[in-house]
Amino acid sequence: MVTTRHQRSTQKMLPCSALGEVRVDQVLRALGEPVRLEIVRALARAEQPMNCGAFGLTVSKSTSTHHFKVLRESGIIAQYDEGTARYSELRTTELEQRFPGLLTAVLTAE
Amino acid sequence: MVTTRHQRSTQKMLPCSALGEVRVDQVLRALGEPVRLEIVRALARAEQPMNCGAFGLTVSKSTSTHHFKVLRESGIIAQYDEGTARYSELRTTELEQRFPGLLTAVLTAE
DNA sequence: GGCCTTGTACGATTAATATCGTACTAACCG
DNA sequence: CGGTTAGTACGATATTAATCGTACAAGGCC
Repeated sequence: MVTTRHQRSTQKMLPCSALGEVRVDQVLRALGEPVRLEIVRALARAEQPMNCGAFGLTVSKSTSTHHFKVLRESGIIAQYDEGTARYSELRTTELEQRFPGLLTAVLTAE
Repeated sequence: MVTTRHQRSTQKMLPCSALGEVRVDQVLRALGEPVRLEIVRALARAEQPMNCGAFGLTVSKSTSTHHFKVLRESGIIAQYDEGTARYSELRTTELEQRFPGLLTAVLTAE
């Protein structure tokens, strides 16, 4: 069974932007970068949280960290720590509520 | 009656990217810039071609030219010349075909 | 022709972003 | 404790992108 966000609330959730404060151009900018789009697509395929190392990105660790941070600050993903790993998940529901159809359209594309 | 694209085909259409060759991240990047998003929104509201001067942009002429070029090269707008004016229009249909729901979602946002 | 309008082209500058390496922290395992 | 794992933080660099000013081109008008 997949752990839900609520169950994790006692754990180390990292601060992520309230989606109400995020503008759409910020989200588009965040998604308009190949590495970050790859991350988002992988999360969508997985349908469950993934730890940062599991993406098989071809960039350095520090560059990965940077991209995850951009995604988190633009409200696209949430992250929490578990042991030495940091897990990321798509904020699918919140995104859909704030920008209806956007994530679906981006994931559908091509 | 609104002039269609076909009727203008004998005029000076500028080369714009074939949408088949445009990747979604390029489109997202193009839309993720406030001035360009403003242009796209104005075109959507107008529902007809607008000349570049009609947008009331607060940037210089050369900067405008740059942004229109980015939008054109990413397949989002088409442009044609008429007299001394250059008109832009959204490639609504082609965009919808290539990236279903994307433009609508972006225009709906907020 | 001269002049205004509309917009481009080019080059320079500045600002933003992507990238990396190194040093570091925290959790776990022996 | 020391070593390993997973990832961050910081500082540097390199690349990309936004911005502008000036010079230019083409159409329309007198």
